[in-house]
Amino acid sequence: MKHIAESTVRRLSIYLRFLEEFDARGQTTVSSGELARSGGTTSAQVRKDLSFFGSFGKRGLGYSVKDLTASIREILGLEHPWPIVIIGAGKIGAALAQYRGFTSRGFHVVGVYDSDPTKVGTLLAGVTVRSDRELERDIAEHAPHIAVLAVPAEAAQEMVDRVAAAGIKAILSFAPAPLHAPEGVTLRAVNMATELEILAYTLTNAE
Amino acid sequence: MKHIAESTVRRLSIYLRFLEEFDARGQTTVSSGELARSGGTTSAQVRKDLSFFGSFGKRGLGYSVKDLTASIREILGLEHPWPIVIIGAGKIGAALAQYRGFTSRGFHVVGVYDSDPTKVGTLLAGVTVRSDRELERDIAEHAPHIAVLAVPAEAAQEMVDRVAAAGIKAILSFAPAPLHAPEGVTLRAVNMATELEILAYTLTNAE
DNA sequence: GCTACCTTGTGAACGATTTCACAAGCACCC
DNA sequence: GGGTGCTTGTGAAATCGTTCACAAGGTAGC
Repeated sequence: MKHIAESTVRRLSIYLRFLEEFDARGQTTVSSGELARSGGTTSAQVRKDLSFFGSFGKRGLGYSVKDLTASIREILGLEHPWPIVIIGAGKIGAALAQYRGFTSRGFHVVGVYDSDPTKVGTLLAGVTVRSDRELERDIAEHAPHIAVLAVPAEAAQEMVDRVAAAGIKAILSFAPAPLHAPEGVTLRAVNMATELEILAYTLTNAE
Repeated sequence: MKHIAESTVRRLSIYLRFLEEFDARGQTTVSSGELARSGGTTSAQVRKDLSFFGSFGKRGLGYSVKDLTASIREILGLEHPWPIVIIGAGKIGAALAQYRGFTSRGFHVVGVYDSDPTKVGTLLAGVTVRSDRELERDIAEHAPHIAVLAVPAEAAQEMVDRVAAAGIKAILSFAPAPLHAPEGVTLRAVNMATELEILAYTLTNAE
């Protein structure tokens, strides 16, 4: 398959959200224009995004909400659940563990880890926090593919290396530190300070 | 000033982080190549990014770490502190209120708000949670420019409208809902589920 | 079955961003 | 002071992503 831009994948995820809304409202069919208006883009963009993966609509009619939902879920790889582990049981880790947006989309938290002995053993959103010493063994056993990092900046790179060595294939980091993932491991970093700084720039340089 | 791409501003924020690291290590001078290697980009990209704003380096030598740090801080508008308010004192709001990445960069939490009476009056990272009914009055009085939204999806759009009407100029939303900001208000949305879905796509379609 | 109408799918044009490549400038050494 | 080596700053080229515009294909009505 030709390489697909990240912006396209991001929009697919957004379309999926709207399709679920349309479905909940009982709408059975949707046009690229409707989808575009909800998602703040253009109808041509919607059609182009979808065209990379096939043709899902009926000319003159639009897209079947149910069929397109299923198709996008399949494109994104969401037909089967994804076990994830959360590393770090601090405030952010705890917030993520109980975040409904994850579980509702097929991401199941199968483990939460922390190095702080006072946190180990406590219950977080139905999962017992385990010691980070169990990490390697557990990953080997349950083979989760995705790790979510919510550890302090200082510990982040070491954790990336550890989970990567243990077999994790993708990492979503919330640590405020620039990280480098080994070959073959995908890393995405959400840096909340950077987001605020972009806003600060926009406010400062608004015309 | 010519329009600057968001990707450029995002990278400036990243360079700033590395510059602070270099400074902490006592390095006084840095080349575009070094900065690029740390930040996962190319030296040409670094130079091009900076060239939009002026010329900060010395040929043959590189950039003064201190001077470039100051210049980027000024470009981003970080020479003065930014008061921010956090809306929503749930798990995510609480995590954000105590997040050190914010305060260390000059973003000061001046208020946390919630509509739940059992949360109002509790202490969060040194700030007392206030009722959302005080929101308009407080914003008028203290004029924070940025609001961080950590409310449920259902309440998010209404909150965007309220804080915008009250005078907020930029919003960073963590609500898992697509939002629309009124004219003149900048809105950035971080959707953690979307980030995971991009990872799922990558894993599913890895070659 | 024919017509009118609507919406998709997509090549081509456009615009934006990144990469390339090199002249210009500066420091250091002899 | 002239030569050497290194790094910046920047037009030009290449690449990537978005928008345009329209032919093709389908529905619905008569």
